Amino acid sequence: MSWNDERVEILKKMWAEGQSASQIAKELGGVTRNAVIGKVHRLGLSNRNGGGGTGGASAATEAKPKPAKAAAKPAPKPKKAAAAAPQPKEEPAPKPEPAAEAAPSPVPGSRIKPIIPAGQPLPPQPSANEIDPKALAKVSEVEKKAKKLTLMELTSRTCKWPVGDPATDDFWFCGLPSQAGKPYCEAHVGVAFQPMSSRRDRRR
DNA sequence: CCCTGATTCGC
DNA sequence: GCGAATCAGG
Repeated sequence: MSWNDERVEILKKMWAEGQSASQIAKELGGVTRNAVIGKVHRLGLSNRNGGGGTGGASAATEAKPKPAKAAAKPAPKPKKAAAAAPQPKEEPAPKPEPAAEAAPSPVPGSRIKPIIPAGQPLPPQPSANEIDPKALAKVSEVEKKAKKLTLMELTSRTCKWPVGDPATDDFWFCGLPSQAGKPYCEAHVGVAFQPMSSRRDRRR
């Protein structure tokens, strides 16, 4: 399989839409995700703009100054200067109310065409700290749509958060998908990882 | 362990 | 130019 003009176009389109390399490879067929990524790089599109951060993975390391070997290059890149939404640090202002919707990211010169795969919209700015109230609420919410798996139904990527009383008949595991190699889903990770709270300074 | 993209390097 | 192998983060 070679890179036809058509295939390249599909690649561009899907990449711009935020599809993952593996998905693109699957769609195209005959190529692996490595091939797709390689082609993407060769084409010069490395980063995707558009704001639709489809969870998953974002660029690992941002600031990556290339070891510019070209000394003389007066020609500036005619790249579009897309001004991303400013992301100031969260202010200390108490705001228990979650943001309603993600702000659209208009791309200048390009029609906005965010293909959002069905699913839950990921909060663009997941608040880092602040656990107890929020996390617990999240957990409660999550538990409502938990799959209620039994112990045997747990797999490698199901949330293994126990819910209920083991002594009761009303006991089950969350079972929601947990992709990131964590034993729990996102919500439960939040509560499972209570940094340090009530812990008496025993020693010292 | 699953996923993601990034980079390298022989072809 | 191509992409598998490898690297690196989540």
